Amino acid sequence: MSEIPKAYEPQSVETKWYDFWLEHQCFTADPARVSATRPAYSIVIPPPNVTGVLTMGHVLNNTIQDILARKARMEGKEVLWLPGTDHAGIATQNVVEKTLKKAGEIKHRDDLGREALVAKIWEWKEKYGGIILKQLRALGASCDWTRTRFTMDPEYSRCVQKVFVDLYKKGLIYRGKRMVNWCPASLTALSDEEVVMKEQKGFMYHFRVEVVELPGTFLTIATTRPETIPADTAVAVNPNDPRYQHLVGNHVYRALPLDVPKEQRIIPIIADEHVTFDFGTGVLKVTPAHDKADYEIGLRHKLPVIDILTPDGKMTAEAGVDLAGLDRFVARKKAHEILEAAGTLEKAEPYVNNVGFSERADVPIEPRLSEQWFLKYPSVEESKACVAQPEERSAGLRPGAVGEMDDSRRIGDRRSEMRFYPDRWAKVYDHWMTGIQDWCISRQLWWGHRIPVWQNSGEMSLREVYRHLLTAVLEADNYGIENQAEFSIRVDGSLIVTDANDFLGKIESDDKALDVRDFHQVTVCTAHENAAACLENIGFTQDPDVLDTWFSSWLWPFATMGWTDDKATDAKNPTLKAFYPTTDLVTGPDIIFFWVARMIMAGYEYMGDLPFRNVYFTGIIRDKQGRKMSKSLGNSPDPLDLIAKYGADALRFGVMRAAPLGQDVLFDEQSVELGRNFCNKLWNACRFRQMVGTADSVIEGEINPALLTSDDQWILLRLDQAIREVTQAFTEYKFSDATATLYRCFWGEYCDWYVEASKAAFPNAERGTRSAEQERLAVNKLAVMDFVLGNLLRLFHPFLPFITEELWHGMGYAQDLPDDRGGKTLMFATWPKAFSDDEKAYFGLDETADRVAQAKYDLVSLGRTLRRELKLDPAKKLKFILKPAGELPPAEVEVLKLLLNAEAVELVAPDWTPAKGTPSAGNLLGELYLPTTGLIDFGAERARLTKELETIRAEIAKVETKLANPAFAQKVPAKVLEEHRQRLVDWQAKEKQAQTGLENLPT
RNA sequence: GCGAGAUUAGCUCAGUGGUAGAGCAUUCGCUUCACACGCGAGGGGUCGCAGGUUCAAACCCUGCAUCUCGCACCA
Repeated sequence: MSEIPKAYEPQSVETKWYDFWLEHQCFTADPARVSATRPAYSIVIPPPNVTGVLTMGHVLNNTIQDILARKARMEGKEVLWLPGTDHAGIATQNVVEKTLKKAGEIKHRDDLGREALVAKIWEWKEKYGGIILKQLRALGASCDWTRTRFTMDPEYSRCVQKVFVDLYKKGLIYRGKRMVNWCPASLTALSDEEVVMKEQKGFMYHFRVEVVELPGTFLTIATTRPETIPADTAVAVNPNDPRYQHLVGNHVYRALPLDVPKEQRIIPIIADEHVTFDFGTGVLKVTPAHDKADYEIGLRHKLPVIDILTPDGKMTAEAGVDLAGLDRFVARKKAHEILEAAGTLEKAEPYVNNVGFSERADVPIEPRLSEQWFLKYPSVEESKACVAQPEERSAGLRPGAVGEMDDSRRIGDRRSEMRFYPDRWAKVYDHWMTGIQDWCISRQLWWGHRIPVWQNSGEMSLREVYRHLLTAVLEADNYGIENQAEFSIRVDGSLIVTDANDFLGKIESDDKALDVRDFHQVTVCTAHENAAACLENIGFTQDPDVLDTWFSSWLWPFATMGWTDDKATDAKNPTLKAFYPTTDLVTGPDIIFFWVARMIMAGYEYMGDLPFRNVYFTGIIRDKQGRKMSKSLGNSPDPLDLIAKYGADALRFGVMRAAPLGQDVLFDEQSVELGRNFCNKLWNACRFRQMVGTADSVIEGEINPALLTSDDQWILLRLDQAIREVTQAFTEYKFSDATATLYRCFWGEYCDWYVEASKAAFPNAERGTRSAEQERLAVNKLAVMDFVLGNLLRLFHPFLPFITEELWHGMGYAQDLPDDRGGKTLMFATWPKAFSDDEKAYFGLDETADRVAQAKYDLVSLGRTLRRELKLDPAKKLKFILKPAGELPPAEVEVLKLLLNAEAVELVAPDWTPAKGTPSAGNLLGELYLPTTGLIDFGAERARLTKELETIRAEIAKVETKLANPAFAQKVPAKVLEEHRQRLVDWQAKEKQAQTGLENLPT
């Protein structure tokens, strides 16, 4: 730090050190370095959407991960922070399709066709897909970029296929015609988790239908969706409803469509428990094709299903001429008009109900009957049991700290091994796992992992299919026939072949069943490349659907580490061996079901072990009014702008300070400004150290305990306390607590008191030269400063990686350290340790030292207040008189003088009494007087002291009342009783001080 | 409807039985030789409401109110 700018300038420093770290491969994890003395620490990044750009949410999430990773490195762990992106099926395909449409290249994706569109998306991905990962570097993220993964990498895709085939073989994946959530905008099915309920204002329409068997008798039906009337196939009432019981078994004329003759619109009145008496009219129209509950009713009563909606949400011809071709919402209005015109509408009253929306496309979903692939979740029991519930934790049943390994861990062991922070999310997780529903995993998209299932239509016998496949597989040199997960074959849905061995056996046994053909549909599920090609050649067709993106992300913790599902290979995989299970996962609670829960299940199913030990759930970043950040509100600042303006460290520190565990973060640019100010303060504190360092003073000299002043002892104790607090905060993932401690220790203690007090020990123009003794004290003080600053820089490093690295080198602290212990980079310097008892004894650090310094600073504050209240000229150096309560070394008096900005502090004997009217203040260190001359305004000081006296007396009264209570003295623990007595004494002393001070004021 | 969380200074939050705290904001003063991205001194709180337990409650218990978030959902 030869040229030291007055203010810290982050820009050049940040790029310099990031490049340095990359160049020296500081982020690269090497499993070979893992040992008993160098444990592994790993995090996998929640893969951001490949179309994404950095948001404040990413800043929060990734800063936390970086802090954890950097802290772990300083603790001597081998750290893997594994980055990557996911392919985000719907989002990415949408982005590219839109771009192409905008450019006029296509009107519809069919114009390009599947292969060409997918090629375009890949092109787009190569060009823009890495943006967010680049942006993370600006933030300082210490990811191992050499291991960057993408969910559609070839190796990763293989993992997805293998898992699919395995689950298919196990019968957990099945295809079925079900009611699914259909997104009419994206034209695909969605899982339940991708549907959010939103309150919608609409109408409740009451309309009449006539009972066929009893002309003139009408039923009134209430519905919010009159446009679906043409799809009604029954009218249902509760079997116990006395109003309608007698009508069950009769029929009604369906109200729509009107262009169909009445006789063709007859539907039955059925009785079903699902119908509630008191909702609506107690009569329910049953639309099996367009409502989940109605579909169930339809199944129970074997009702026909009439589908009147196209995939994109338009009415079909079956809805009648009036509605056909209309959008579903237009059709609703139209249906209303038709009913009204026909005179069958009784009323339409405003009504608010909850409607399912596609989370991504933000349009109402349609329940739709379609063929989809479903997964019955594996390893549910273990997954449910492994997460510690809050009550277990408070009962002390859980093992301890972060990342702590427990060798007794066993699969199926009922002891929970994973902890959520905050733990209340464990309840949410448990609840979801309890009522878990099968997962709809197919998506009608082109971008993604295509479902590895092929079908024929029966032109070929099973035996022929076998022969072709066998040849294809034997030709493959890379995958042997013994690889059991490669095949699963079903005929008309029944599992015929479970794996390749089975397949061989069947062929050899000359099974007659193998010659079936014609109407038999052969379904082959395989992850084998050659087999896939072979199937294409012999006329099989691959399922057109792709898999839900989460079906690939749920494998993230091990698929990114080179997992193959070949037990022998995986057992030899050094990365998996060293880094799986990962230590921490940092993510948002909004994807607890989408991702976290599913990763846990995949972890147990495929690794036989949980995927991570601790899950930290961040809050949501909001603006300062508490609104979610959104593009449309324009309240979402660009993190890169903030970094350019304030520096990455400032952004990190500001965000971490504002982000308490488990709470949403109300973000305000002011907090980044505060971060910048903090960095600047740190910068200047180090500058000060450099400026007071004399030519002959060494950097980081030995501290001589004999030369420590009370200030030195005090700051060493404060540092010790800070180290304890920060370290503790880490074990609880309380990062905002850690920043608060660091803020207090560095700014409030080191800068405000220690540095200021130290100025008494260093020369300046006015004070002239020092004695040899003073010189020794000053040099020792430099050593203390270096010790404190060196420790603080290390404590700060996970939060402020750039500025601390710059100062670490600039101050020369890296000089004498071994390369792997901070010599090359602060990243690998050791994490500060609190003093042991021996060290405390060696430095003479005890409560007395602490109290003396503290009392000294208190007295300074009292003196400053006195001066201020008397409205004395702030520029004028005043003379103070001090009557010490005990021994007070000259060095201490020098400090008092400096901190009081006094011309002199004159010591007087215990029997000295001030002149009448001398303002005073005091504490256990002694009595401070401020002899005044000239015209002084004592009014303010009198008012202040009077008020203070009142407060003091109120406190005394409180304590006295307590102590006077016989029950108190009897029941209270001795320690508390003693505390109260001491408190009374303290308050009484203060009372006396204030009283004297008041009396001393001239009248 | 079920469940969870929140409610403490103007704002954002610490504080799980024993003297109500921090940062920011605010007021006032200061070109004090590291830093005005700074320094110093202040003001500001019946701890959401009502009961209860206790010698003692912001903290434990009960009820209520308001807000937020999950889950479920009746047309």
